[in-house]
Amino acid sequence: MERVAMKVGELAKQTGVSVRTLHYYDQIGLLVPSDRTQVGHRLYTEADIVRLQQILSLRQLGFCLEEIRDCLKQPNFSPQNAIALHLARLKQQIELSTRLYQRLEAIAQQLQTAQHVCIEDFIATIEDMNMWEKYYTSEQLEELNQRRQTLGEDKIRQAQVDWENLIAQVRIEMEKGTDPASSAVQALVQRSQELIGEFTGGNPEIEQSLHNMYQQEGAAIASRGAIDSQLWEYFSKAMAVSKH
Amino acid sequence: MERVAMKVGELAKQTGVSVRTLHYYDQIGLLVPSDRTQVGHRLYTEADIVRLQQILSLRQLGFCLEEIRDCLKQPNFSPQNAIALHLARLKQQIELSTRLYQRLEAIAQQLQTAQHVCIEDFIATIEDMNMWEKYYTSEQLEELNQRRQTLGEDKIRQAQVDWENLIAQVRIEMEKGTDPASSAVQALVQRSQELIGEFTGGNPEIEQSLHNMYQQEGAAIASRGAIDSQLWEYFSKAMAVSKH
DNA sequence: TCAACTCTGACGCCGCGTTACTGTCG
DNA sequence: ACGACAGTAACGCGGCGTCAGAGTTG
Repeated sequence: MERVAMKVGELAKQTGVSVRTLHYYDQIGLLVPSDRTQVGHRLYTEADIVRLQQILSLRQLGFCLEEIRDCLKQPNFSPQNAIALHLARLKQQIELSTRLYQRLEAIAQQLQTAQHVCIEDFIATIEDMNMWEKYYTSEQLEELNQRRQTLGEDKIRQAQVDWENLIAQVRIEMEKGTDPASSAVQALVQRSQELIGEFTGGNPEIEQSLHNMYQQEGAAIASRGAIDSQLWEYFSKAMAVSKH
Repeated sequence: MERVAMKVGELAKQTGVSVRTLHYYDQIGLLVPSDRTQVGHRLYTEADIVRLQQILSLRQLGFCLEEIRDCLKQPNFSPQNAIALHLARLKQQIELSTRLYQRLEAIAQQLQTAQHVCIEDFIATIEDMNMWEKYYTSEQLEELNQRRQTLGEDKIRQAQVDWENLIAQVRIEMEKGTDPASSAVQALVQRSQELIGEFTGGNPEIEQSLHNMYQQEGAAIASRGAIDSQLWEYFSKAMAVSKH
């Protein structure tokens, strides 16, 4: 055990890092071997090995090499600041990734219910979610998701069909030129209120968010093209009468 | 609204991406403008804008540009595989980051209790945790953490002091040449069992893990230098007598 | 002499940011 | 003629992997 120094290859084998990495650490001044042979081969002493272990430990925690170098420069003060900073970054990254994951999961779920999925639908779904996240708080989205799950796929699909039927009927009345205040149209308004109530679950904040979305984005976008501006105008009149 | 095409700057303003990015997307063939002016200025049509929106949507989900290009190449089939793959990667990354976060948090906590923290201590703490994660399952670590929190800082510190005292007393007996089977030493063994029991919380699996750690790593490393091999041998004899 | 090591130097990755210099439009 | 645009070309980042070519060691 009187080995005083070792060359790169041996150190690489013992520690599991690559020779290239050791070269690189030398190059950037992170781990400069204490000695060289006469022809220039790197010789690492025990102290170097210790330092390498320290480097690997810090690297494992996700610090970048520059941070590690700075850490090891101060011999008697551990960088509590660096840790706090790193913690904050990690937290942020985790939150971001988690949100991404949830979104992707939701999208995957949505796409499973559909049969023919072209990219347009796919993108539309994404932009749809973007819009939703703009108007609903994460708690509200969570609540909506909860209700979705408790309701089940069939109910959801049924609700979608109901909506389509309702919109189709309104369109027919509009094209017939029926007065928005007529009892036929008012019945449809009544029906829409029921469907909306089913969606919001009676939560007035969610209803408010839904309202904001339609106001800001316009009905055409918010309804994914199901309601054009003309139809929206007609239906808005009918709703105004209803409120009055 | 008869604008048929726009130049880079305008598109950049409208979509919020940088001109450089648009150049880059052109360069790698991700978004090649449909037209150019006679002098070579890029002209983006409506279709290009749509494609850019799609690109941005997919990018938002964390796909790399090559994946996006592949996605947009298939017009009638959404890459469910890509989503699944991406989900898996994200999940893995989140798990990794979360573990890192927990580790860093624990380290920060440990360092707070100490007053003078040099890098050696810091690194030692890290390698300490590495060792622990090698021998304890995540559930066991969680359990230990739980008990730590319920006990509180003062109790923990008291336990550490107790251990130090105990070890010091054993060392004294060893140096005096006391028989390990003597009642004085046996009393210390008894006391150590109590302290271990306090640590393990009576969980035999945790006790087993602790045992494995001392066996595999050696007492000097497992105890962070508090117990050298000579002392460990002496104390082992005493424990053997006790079991018998 | 031959294989297995060592050295230095350079390019490649990903997604652009950032100059630097030249040309065009109004 | 001037300023705000447009173009291309190039380097830089981080942390190495991966050659290439030349020298050393046993």
